Amino acid sequence: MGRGGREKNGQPGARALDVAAAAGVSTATVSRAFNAPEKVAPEVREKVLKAAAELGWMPHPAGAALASRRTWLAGVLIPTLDNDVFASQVGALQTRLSAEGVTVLIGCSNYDADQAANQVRTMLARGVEALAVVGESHRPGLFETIAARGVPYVVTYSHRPGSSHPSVGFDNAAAFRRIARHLLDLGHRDFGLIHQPSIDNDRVVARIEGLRATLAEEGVALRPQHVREGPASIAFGRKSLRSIMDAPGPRPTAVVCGNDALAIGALLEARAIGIRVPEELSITGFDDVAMAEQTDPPLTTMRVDNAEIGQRAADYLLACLAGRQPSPPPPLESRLILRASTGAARSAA
Amino acid sequence: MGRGGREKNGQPGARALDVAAAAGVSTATVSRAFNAPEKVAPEVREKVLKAAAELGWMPHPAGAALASRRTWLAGVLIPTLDNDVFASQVGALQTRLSAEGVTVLIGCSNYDADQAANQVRTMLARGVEALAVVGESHRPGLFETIAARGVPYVVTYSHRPGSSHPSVGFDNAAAFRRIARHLLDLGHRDFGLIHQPSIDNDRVVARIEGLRATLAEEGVALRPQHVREGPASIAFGRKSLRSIMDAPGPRPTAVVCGNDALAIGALLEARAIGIRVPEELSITGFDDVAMAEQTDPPLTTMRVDNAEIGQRAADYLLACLAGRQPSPPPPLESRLILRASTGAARSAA
DNA sequence: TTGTAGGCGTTATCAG
DNA sequence: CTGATAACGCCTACAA
Repeated sequence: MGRGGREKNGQPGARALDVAAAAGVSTATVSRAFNAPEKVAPEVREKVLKAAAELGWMPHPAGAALASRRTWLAGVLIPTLDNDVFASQVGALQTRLSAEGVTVLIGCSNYDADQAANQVRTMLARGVEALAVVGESHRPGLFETIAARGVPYVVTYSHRPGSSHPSVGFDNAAAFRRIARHLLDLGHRDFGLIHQPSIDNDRVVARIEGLRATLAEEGVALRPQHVREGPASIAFGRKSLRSIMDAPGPRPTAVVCGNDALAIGALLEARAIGIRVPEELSITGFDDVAMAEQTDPPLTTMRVDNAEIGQRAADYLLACLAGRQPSPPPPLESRLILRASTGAARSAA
Repeated sequence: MGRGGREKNGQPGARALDVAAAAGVSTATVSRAFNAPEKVAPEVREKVLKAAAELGWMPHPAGAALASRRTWLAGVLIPTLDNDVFASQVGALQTRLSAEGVTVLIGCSNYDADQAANQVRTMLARGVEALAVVGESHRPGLFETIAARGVPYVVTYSHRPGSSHPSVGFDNAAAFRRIARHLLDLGHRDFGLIHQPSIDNDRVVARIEGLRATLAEEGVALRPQHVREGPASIAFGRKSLRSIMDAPGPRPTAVVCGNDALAIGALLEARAIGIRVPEELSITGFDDVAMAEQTDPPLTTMRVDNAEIGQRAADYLLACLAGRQPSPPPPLESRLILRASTGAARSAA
């Protein structure tokens, strides 16, 4: 309510028919002037455009969608906007898609699988013609529902070798194997781990597995008392580091963190309780946020080009929409950014 | 292309008519079962819902929009998603609106007035029924265009007393007057200022004016050599602090920053070049990001409840959509968060 | 409470 | 290159 149709001074109620009348042509020509300019004589097009401008007319998307069976809508499902990682991805995706006339619907799951399913349902109901979804651990049937509608989709952020879904992202397990290898090479044998909630989060699960697997290759295992799972915040990083260092038994010489916020918290707490980094303790993060190179010592972390992910996802979906059957792009590389928060393990213990 | 209509195994092509047939009712009843359940006998509704589920049918939004003249679409225009401040606002707005069945279109201007105008045009063309716009310094005619379409709107984030637009936000000038007063009370008389680009950004302009005005009340002015304008990054904060302290003439004893990133950069640089905070130099930020209480010393800054802004904006727009003529909500308060990065000015110089 | 019928604004087809 | 006309899928008076 509150709006209405062709009321008021007349402006917002113009239809193609009105423009056609004003320009002295048919509605078909009006439509062509906007959607297939090359099929209309230049001077006629001019007239139509002028008439449309004067009447303030633009094609009504509902009418257009109905007749053309195209909505020019795409959707992207992310865990949350409150995170640079996803914000960058969405930004790049949106930029690319809107350049092609596709409007992007953004849905946030708040890291909840049910909300994710609902968001996808809503977007489908809205008529999205393509979908980008972060991660692949979703309610069973989610991807089937999407595919059943004939909507092309792509999984973003993570790229699991062997996954049956087209994906644009990096191998989370490999990224953490890389971190583990780095620390093992420095001589570390006692590890701690502080990570974000792993439920419904395949990225986190993959990372942990990558870490464990690589440590196992050297006969090293994570002691349960050195593992903490909780909110991806600086505060939780602090709290966790303290409790890990207070745990009975030998202290870890390296603590791996699920992201930079946790690592920054750990770094701050280490300083606060007088543990020297990296001499006594190595700490690693993930994401390479702006703050990571400003900490003292600067943080060793992994960098992922999130804008690139968004861009490639958009390109892939655009290709699908164009009727091509693009081969899913290869995984991106995550890069280990070596800084001063990691160093050789203290010899012996 | 790539989709098509009622092809395939039949699923995605179901229409209201098919559901009606399957349920043994008319399309009118199918429509009512979805949009006005109370007007349909419970058992009939059941039948319809079951038939719809079996056919995988949902009302096609284009058809619905066309017939009902309602799109259930709202838009929000923000400078960028790469910023917690706006991400929080949008998140809250979206949560609130989608609870009422309204889908939110998000447009980013990238701090560019032309892009902003384009985004608004696009959203209007898409049929948004309400609009939230960050800030009020936009291309002339932008708000008129919106109003001419009969679309209710609200300006968010900033609330300028005397503005002709309904707005949900806080008084940016007042917020910086508060900061200025705080520092003046501590005895400071020599100020520096590091701020983000002010072009097309009324929030920043208002803050600077608030600062200047309050300083002027005490006969204090900002020296040009102590003012820096540039990207809102930690790096620019560092660079700026150094060059301000290197400038000829008396050094400022307090540096006001346009946001926390700049302030954190300034803090880090001060430490790096051996200037003690707050003994020799006071530094203030804006936003109260998570990192602000973790710096050494913790940062004095201003806090704004961005989620609250998003929520109130949504409520206001919802009220407009419901046909009520809500009075624009009162401004929110920004809160000075006193921490250890500000202290008494060194006596004398 | 339910069915009938007309129209929402545009695009696509097919002549001309 | 342009015009007439039939969809597109749904909602909503209005009538029953």
